[in-house]
Amino acid sequence: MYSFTEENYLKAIYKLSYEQKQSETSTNAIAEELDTRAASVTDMLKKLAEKQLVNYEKYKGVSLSDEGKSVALQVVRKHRLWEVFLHDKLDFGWEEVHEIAEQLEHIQSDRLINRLDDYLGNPKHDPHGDPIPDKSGALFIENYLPLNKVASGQACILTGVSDHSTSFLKSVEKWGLGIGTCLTPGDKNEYDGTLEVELPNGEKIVIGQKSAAHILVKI
Amino acid sequence: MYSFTEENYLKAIYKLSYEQKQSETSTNAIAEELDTRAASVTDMLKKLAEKQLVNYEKYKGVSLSDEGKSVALQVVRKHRLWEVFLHDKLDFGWEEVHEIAEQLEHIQSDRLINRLDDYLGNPKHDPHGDPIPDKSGALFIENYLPLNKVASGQACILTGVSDHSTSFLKSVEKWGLGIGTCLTPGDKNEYDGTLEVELPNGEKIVIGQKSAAHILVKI
DNA sequence: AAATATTTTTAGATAAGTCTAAAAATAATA
DNA sequence: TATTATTTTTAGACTTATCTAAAAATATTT
Repeated sequence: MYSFTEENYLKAIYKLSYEQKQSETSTNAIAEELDTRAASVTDMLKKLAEKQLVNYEKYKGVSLSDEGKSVALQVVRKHRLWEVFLHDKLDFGWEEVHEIAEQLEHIQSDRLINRLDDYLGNPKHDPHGDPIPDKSGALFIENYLPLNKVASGQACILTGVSDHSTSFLKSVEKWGLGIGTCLTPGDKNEYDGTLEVELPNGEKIVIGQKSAAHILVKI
Repeated sequence: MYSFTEENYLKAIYKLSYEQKQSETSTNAIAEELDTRAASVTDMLKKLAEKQLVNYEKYKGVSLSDEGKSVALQVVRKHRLWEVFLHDKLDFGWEEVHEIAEQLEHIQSDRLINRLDDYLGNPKHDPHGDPIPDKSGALFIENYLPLNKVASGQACILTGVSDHSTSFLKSVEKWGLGIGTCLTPGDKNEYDGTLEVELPNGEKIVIGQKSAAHILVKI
């Protein structure tokens, strides 16, 4: 149906407009996200606009059309379901699944992805805690809080991370944290921004401001 | 490492030289196998020769180099392991698995395929009975007999099929046959070539010459 | 508002893979 | 062996996706 490249562009636009909480996205942002040049992005945006997958006006930024958004959500669905497969069934760590899922997300077969969904028990979240769109592309977005916004002493549950980089995920793992871990933030060092966090076993760890901002929790 | 297209060419050359039991393969045969034009094949053969993946001399046919054969066998390994996954875990019929595996076979990750292999219990054959190369590309080739060569009254076990077309596989299924079914060929109609076959439950079915030639058995 | 900086787009080139039509080589037949 | 038929290769064009360098538009500063 659509090429790998087209799918990657649509996914990137979806991701950026979601992160920036605005539908319009810039050429440069897409180029950076896809590790390519702005000129290449302009070329592709013209093609996507031709196919009515995006709303694009020269120099004015770009946004997904309904069809484009639907395609992007299907790719996200496939990506996250494959991540669950890799993590739950093949025992890959959460820092390893992303890269392989980048390839698997482009496999074309509705029957395959729906059976995989059932086989995995219709999971609602991927190994990083991100929600998985259903067959129709519907996405249930929960409003998680970054740990650095939680009041001291307020116990909460780790529900996800907003940075999927290997280095960050590895350090989260080293601290013994994972989805579902109960956390209680304690003292915050106003000078260097570090935060003390108490774990269920009573152990106390110290994490930096940047990490605290990328650990998502619910109360 | 290698592109989808390169992998498909190498796999096609491997398949043809295996089927024809000779290492040299013709341009036209490859074109037909890949549903493309002879001119395109010539172009690609030059590139593959450049990369030392094939031994190619103008007008003289082509054969795989050691490296080319190794790549082809890894693709075959991936294809067949994914077929087992689709069949055993996701419950796809044996006539459905080939098409999806054609896509999955190009996913690049040694770690993935080796874990998948373990997860599936290191199967020795795919759902059609074809042998699966091991990590190192070694293939244990059993010498199966087509059913039409088996003597009347000689009981045997269905071990594979040498045609993977949907129409053939569907009719095999309709007869109630599958890998492991015990078959006893009976009378052969010399006029129209049909063969009577007795099943374990005593039922007798009649199959055509062409089908009998594509059902592989061991005694 | 004018000058400068940044972002975005155009123009033209490149690489991978494919195609058609025609030429060259090989194989088959009279 | 000469002629015909088939197979294979070349030549040149097309598509998709990319790039660099330069031009145009928009934003930011002074």
